[in-house]
Order: sequence, then structure tokens, then C-alpha cells
Amino acid sequence: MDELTERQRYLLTLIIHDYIQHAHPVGSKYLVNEFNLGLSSATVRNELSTLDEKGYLRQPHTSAGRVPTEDGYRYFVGHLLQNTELPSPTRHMIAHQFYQMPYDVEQWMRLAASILAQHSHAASVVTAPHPEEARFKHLELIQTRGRQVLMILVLQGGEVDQQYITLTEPVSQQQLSEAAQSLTNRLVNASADQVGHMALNLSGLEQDIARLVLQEMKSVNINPMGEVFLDGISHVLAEPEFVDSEDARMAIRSLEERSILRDLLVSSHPTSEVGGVQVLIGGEGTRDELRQCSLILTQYGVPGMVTGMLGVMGPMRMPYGRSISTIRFLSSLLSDLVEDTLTEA
Amino acid sequence: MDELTERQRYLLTLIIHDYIQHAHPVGSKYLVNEFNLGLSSATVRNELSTLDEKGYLRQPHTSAGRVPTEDGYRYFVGHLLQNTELPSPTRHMIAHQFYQMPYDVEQWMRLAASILAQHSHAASVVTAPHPEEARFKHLELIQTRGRQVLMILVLQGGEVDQQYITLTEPVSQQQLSEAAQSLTNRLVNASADQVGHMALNLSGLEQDIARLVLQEMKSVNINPMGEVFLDGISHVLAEPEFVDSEDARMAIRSLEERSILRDLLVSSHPTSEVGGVQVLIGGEGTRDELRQCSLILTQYGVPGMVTGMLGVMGPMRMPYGRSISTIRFLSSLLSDLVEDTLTEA
DNA sequence: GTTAGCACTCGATTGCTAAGAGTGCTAATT
DNA sequence: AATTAGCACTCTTAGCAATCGAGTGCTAAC
Repeated sequence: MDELTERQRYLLTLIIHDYIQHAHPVGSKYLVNEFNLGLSSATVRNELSTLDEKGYLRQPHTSAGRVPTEDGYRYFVGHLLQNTELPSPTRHMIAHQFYQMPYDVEQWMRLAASILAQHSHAASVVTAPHPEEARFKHLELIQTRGRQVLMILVLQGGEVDQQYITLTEPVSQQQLSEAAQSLTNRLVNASADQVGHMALNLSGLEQDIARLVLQEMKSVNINPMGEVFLDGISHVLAEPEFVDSEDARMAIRSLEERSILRDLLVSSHPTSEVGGVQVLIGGEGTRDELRQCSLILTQYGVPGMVTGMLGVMGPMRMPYGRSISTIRFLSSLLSDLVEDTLTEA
Repeated sequence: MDELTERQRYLLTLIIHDYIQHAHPVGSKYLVNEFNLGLSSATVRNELSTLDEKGYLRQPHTSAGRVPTEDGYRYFVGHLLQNTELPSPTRHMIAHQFYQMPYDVEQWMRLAASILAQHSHAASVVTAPHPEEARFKHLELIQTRGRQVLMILVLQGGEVDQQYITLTEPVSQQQLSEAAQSLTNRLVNASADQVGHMALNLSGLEQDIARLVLQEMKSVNINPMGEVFLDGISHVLAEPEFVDSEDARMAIRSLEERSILRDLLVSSHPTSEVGGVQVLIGGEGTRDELRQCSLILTQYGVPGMVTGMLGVMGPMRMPYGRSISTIRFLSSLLSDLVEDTLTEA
């Protein structure tokens, strides 16, 4: 069930490219004419027939042309897709957009999601960089009213968590500032566990605050990813396979419910992988909602330290080449940005 | 073109309710049977005919039942919709969800968007509370690396803006903290203009920072709304009027591009209004993309001080009653929360 | 003002046919 | 042994006519 002849591989490539572009079953005669193969349609038919037997193609009905199967796409992505890079002008344009932006993670994320959606003509998912293990950097406490206090916790890597907390009794801004500064000095660079230990040696206000910091850091540790940014949902609806809208609804629904994303991004499913980029075809290994879809995912950031994910969701009939190149380029770009953020002066 | 008899109003109400529920043209015979009118279908036909002439109903084709026109919906919303409140248990359930949440604006927004989408079976839009005019409350500066500094600006009303800034030369955390504290003392409660004036009397680091604060506050003043939260996009796709997907794509696209929302939320279009809630039917006064849609919008917060918007976008055939009650209830709930935030101890 | 009755309209459904696209198979060719 | 021409077969699609039925408007009677 394995080896394909050179010609079969070529034909499979042609069919997939053509089908991705036109969304129409492609037949033997059409192939011969369109691509000036020096062959007769009958020969091509024989080849298609074996491709069919091997499970890479199928016919929607007896008298239709061929359409790639999931396995077909998988073979294509795994063996036939040459590993192109984004053209240099495009790369520069994208990089330029990032570097002329204010230094703001949220805006980077939005930009990345937008670019990704635009280049892949599909829905994009980007998660904010998230530390593998939270490490304390800085704490601020700001009085709002009465016992309510805004706690701002900055982690190594630049993640900023803000949270309103309620103390047991009113405290002046003066006291809060002192506590914050004292804790900041004590806790710099501490992990959650270390914060936990240190909290034992504290008392009063500082201990209360330290416990809240601990709690927040723990929840950062547990939560496997940062904020999720979506874009390009409307692209998915433009695809002909989603005109009946039922499937489209399911797919979009799964994006809206970020919980599914969580599962997806966290567990790495064994599947096609092209240079660090995961390709899930036909929603393999995920829930049924995505059976019609393909996903392209990759991690960015500094492994083991601070990472985030980039992803594209579209129909199986998706421009894999372009999507993969874009995702790979964005991944390296964001990785650089994250790395910059990490290497403290 | 104005006065309708009681019976005509009743029939119009029945038709609209039924059409909203079933999305099928409703005919005279069906009405008589279904609702036990003590009338013959012929009589009803006469009435429908005048309703037709007045422009409140129309027939998709000669031999079909009646369907409400935009004007029909408008009349319904303006004159026939009795101003129901959400049932008390529902109100309590919703309120409970809010009050058992951590005190966090972002989470409130998400929750509001989610509840709104769920109750209206349509797409919801919620913007974060945004001050009419920014007033300074607190400033923090946190060293990240070299000349790069995280500036956290807290405004009266609780809005927190964070931004990475780059100084002309490296400064120690010590100096930053002092500058932040000094500025905070000086600027408390200042408007953007006042910050501008005070900046003139400062020098060195403090002046640089004050200018950045000014800039940020100005941009808050210019930007008419806070962050936008969407939910329930997939609901829109479920509606039969959007199966052909082209219109749906347009509509969703307009939501994705928040710029359109801006136009929409900022300019208040003269239109049906029910107790402070604006109802735009058939996308009146907006761009063509929303011609198929209705929007229900309202403001919440403390007028003139801190406000945000709540909105629902769905097909014209939309459960106006429920959507309006939900939106109104959420609006009062969020207003209370915002007010709480404002009334400092 | 209401109603029964009737002719009429027009979308939806059904059944049929013809055209067309594409296949698989076989036998002839290289 | 691979290629090809030819042909029978299958199945979708478009088009067309016939029928059905829901729903209307109108008129005349109550």
C-alpha cells in the first residue's frame, strides 16, 4: 500500500493542486488537456484507478472525476509538498508591520491573527505567549475604594495579570505601596512554589497578598495558554464546502468555545509534521465537529520558557503550502519578539 | 397611512410572532385555525389585504402567505410589543452569575456577551466601559530591560491601560518608582488638559513620562469605546435566512471589522426606541452589509462619565421581545456594577 | 361588516428524457 | 509490458411538462 511511481505522485500533485483551486472533481481527460501530459486519457485513467485503490483518491459518484481523500491530502502534505518559503518581499512586508507597531503583545497577536487569516484564506487562531512556569517579577497594589484593591502582577516574560481583590479591612495606599515594594524585593524571580514557602515567613497584610500572588501564579501555571485571538471566521464561510452551513456552524462554534482549542493546542496529536508545523487533516484526533476541516498548528516562543501557538482552521481543501509557509514565518517572527522580551538587560 | 384597527394590530402581532418562530409565510386559513379567531379566512384575508396596502406585510409571491416588511417590524416594535421584563428567576440567575465572578471587567464583558448571545439566539456585541473623559488615577512604571519600561496607567473608573515605552536612556527601577509616585501625587484626578499643563512645570524624566501619560489619555479620549467583545456568531449562521451564506458572510465580516461597529455605536441613529433601547431594523442608517439584519443597541454605565454599549445582531426575524428585555436587564446590571466602581470610598 | 364560493396565480414536486462527463474494460498496438 | 483506442455503462444535470396545493382577490349573498 505504499510506493507510488513518479508519475503517480505527479498526477496526485496535479489533482490536489487543481482541486484546491477549483473545488471540482478532476477527470482524466481534463488532466491530459490542461497540463499537456504526453499521455492519453486512458493511461491516466489507469493510474487514477490505482491511486483510487490505494486510497488517495475517490469518486464522489461513479461518473465524476476524482477528489482527494484524507489520506490523499496526508500523502501530499507529507511527501509531495515542497517546502517553500514565503517570498522575500512578503516576508519583509510582514516583518515591517510588526516592527512599526507599538511594543504591545496584544496588538502583535491581533496582527498575527489578521495576517494569518488573510494569507491562508481561513480562520486563524493565535494564543498569547504564556510562560511554562510563572516567575515573579513585580507587584503593584492600587487602592480603588474601601477594601477593594487592584493587584497588578508582572511575570518574567512580560505577562501582566491584573485582578481586583478584596481585603479583610481597609488599608491606605501608603501601606499598600510599601507592602508591594517589600514583596517585590523579596519575591523577585521566585516560582510559585518559592512564593508559597516565603509566604509562611510573612504575616499580616504581606502574607495575605503573598497568598493571593501565589494563587494567581498557580492559576497561570495550570492554565496552559494565554489569551486566544481569532480572525478570519468569515473566510471559512466563503468556502463551497460550507455553503450548507451546518458543518460551518459546528466548526465556528468550536472556535468560539475556546475549551476545544485548549484540548487541541495542548495535546500534540501524532500526525503529519512539516518542519515543526503540525498538520491535522480531517480533524483527526479531535472531536467530530472538525471532521470536515484541516488544522495547521505550530508553537512559537522559547521552548520550556514562554510559548504560544499559531493555528489555521479551514476546509481540507486548503492551500497547505501557503498556509504552512506563513505560519512558519510568523512563528519565527514571534519567537524572535518573545526572545527579545525575555533577554533582560 | 397610520391608524390600524384593534383587530388589525392583533393580526399583525400574531403574524409577526408566528413568522419569527417558524420562518414561514403565514396565510389567512392557517391563522384562523391556529389561533381560533372567531372569523372566517375571507375576513382575515380582507384585513391582511389592508395591512398589505399599508406596507406592513408583503407576499413573497402571489400565492404565498404574508411576511412582515421592515415597516411591519418597526410598527411591531414601536406599538405592539408590550414591554415585558425578564422573568424573575431568570433575572436572579443572571445576576448571580455576575456576582459570583471575580471582580474583573473583562470577565464581566465576556459573560454579558455570552448571556446576550444565548438569550437572543443571535450574535452579541459588548464594549467595555469607557470614560467620557479620561481622568488620572494612578501610575506605575516597571523596568523591563534597558530603556524599555512597562507603564501602567489606571484611570478613574477602573480602566487600566498598559503600554511598553522606550526611554531615551536607562533608568533604575528605584528612580522609576519615585517618578511614578511623585507623578501620581501630582496628577490625581487630572484631566488630559490638566496633565498637559502640569507637564510644562516638570522636567527631565518626570516630564517625559507625563507627556506619555498625556498622549495615552488623549488617545483614550479620542477613542470612543473600550474593547469589543463578541459572542454567538454561530447563532447567526443557524438562521434560515442566512443559509445562502453570502449575506451571512457580509454580516459576520462587519462584526469582525470592528471599525463598522464603531460607526454604528457612536452615531445614534434616529429610529425605533423602546425605553432607552435602540432598535435598528433592516440595518437602517448603516451600510449595506447589514441590510438583512436587525440590531438592538443600548448604552449602559453612568451617562457623561463612564459608558459602554450592549448590542445584538440577528436577522430581522428576531425575537425582539426577549432580546430587548435581556439587553435592558443586562444594561441595568452593568450600570450598577460600573456605578459601584465609580463611587469611591 | 361578514362570509361562502370560485377563478386564478405561482411555487413546489414529480416524472421523464436527453445530454454530457467520466469511468472501466477489452482488444489492438507499440 | 506498457500504452492506447474504442465502446458500453453509469450517474449527474438540465430542461420540460404535468400536477398539486396553498393562498389570494373578487363578487355576490347574508
